[in-house]
Amino acid sequence: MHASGSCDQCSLKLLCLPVGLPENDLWQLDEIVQRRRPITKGQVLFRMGAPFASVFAVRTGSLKTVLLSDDGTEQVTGFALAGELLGLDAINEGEHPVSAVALESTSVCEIPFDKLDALAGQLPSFRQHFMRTMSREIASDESLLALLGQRNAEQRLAAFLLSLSTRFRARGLVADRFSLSMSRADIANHLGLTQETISRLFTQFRKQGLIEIHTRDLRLLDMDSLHRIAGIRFVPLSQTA
Amino acid sequence: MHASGSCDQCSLKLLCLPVGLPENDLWQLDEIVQRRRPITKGQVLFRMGAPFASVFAVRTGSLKTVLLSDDGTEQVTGFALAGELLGLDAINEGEHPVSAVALESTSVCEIPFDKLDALAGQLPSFRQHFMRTMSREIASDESLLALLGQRNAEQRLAAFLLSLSTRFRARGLVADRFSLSMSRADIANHLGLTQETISRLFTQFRKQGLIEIHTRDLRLLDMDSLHRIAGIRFVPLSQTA
DNA sequence: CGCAAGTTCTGATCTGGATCATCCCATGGA
DNA sequence: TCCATGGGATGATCCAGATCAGAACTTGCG
Repeated sequence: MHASGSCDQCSLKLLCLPVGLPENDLWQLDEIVQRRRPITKGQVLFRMGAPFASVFAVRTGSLKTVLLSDDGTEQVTGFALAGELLGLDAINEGEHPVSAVALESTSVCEIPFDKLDALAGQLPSFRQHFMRTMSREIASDESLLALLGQRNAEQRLAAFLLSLSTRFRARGLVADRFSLSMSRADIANHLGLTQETISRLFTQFRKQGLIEIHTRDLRLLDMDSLHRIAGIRFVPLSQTA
Repeated sequence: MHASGSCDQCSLKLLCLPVGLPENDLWQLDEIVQRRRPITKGQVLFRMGAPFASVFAVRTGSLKTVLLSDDGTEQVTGFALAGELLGLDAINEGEHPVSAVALESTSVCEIPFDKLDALAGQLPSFRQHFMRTMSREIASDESLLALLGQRNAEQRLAAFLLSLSTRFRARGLVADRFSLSMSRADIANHLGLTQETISRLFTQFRKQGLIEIHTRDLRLLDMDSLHRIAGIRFVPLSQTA
């Protein structure tokens, strides 16, 4: 417990669960948060079907969440960046409906759900923040649904890149230059496309002068055009109201 | 207020918010629920962008939720049947990210969110039920994402029909015979297809002896085959753990 | 009842992105 | 340093479902 750092010292306290807490109640969250040793690329944080007991907050690194169907097809339902919560979809059934896989070296905080719930009972502002977080996840999924239901490949990728950009900015990082921790195949799967299509689109965007990309190092050169292509505002998961 | 019936008498109390409450606390929910006069087909319960103040529970009838993008394209993000909640996606932003439109004559209960939150503070079982409801919504959206991302037209429609079937059964109705309150266009949009494709698939399913359909009166004749076609278990929104 | 407007069905054609097939490149381990 | 391996790029072809165009129902209203 408290292996490294406290919520109070955490650089993510303005994005993560501490947002819901007044400064002088923060210790109560710290009390129940368990810091885990980092997991490496490809390792599974929790597996689909595993019993649910805790939600996780990403401290550093990133993960993908993957839903595996009966017939073996996979859907990457999302990517989790630092400050984001994982496992909110498991509260109802009591088991995880998706697996979470690290995309790079990643460390997480574990928050036992029964403790979290108890805290939600005591502290209205924490409860409200947690509900807002769940609500944001629903709204974000709806927006992704619209992306998959109505947009072509070009629009989907543009929207995805802009969404990542916004999420990085919310983390205090530059919005126009970042590294993709996920493969082309992961992006493709997430957007309901194939890796070939993603590859071709990156090439196309590069030729159009919209981006610069070397393997996974990405630079957005013309965000206005990307916005115009995307057509819709792809509400990013991490956007704070 | 209490214009008609109370939660205690409501036939949906085993599906809806009362699930979270012990019998002797039910009056507290009743106290805050407002029953509204019915709205007719095509009327809007709340409009995208409108300020959020209440969640709604469907008492009778059904609605679709529609996300309208900047460029005018629409995505039907879901359908709400009796006993289901609407507006959970609006808690975070404080305004509705989708519009809710009645598909037939529909009546709803309105639950002011501040009162709901206060009740969640007082009554752990209610709070937990509400969180499970939000969690189910997230898991259900993820499952729909997998449907749009990985499945062909035939599989999507089969999964959709089975999902409706399961939801009707949960309401104590027969699972193999029901009426579609939404148009072919609504179904198509929801599944990321066109109405022509839906129409053709209904014809195909009929010829294959899987269904019987007269306009909107549907009968599922071979649910096993439909399941085989769907390939995945399309977790229905209303499935109670 | 009878007409108009909306909804559903069906056919013909087209096309965006999947699929299949290589090839190339970056990375890391022996 | 070299090779092995997984990721990424690119070309050729194909096809599921979109689009376009009407015809046939169904519904509701004057």
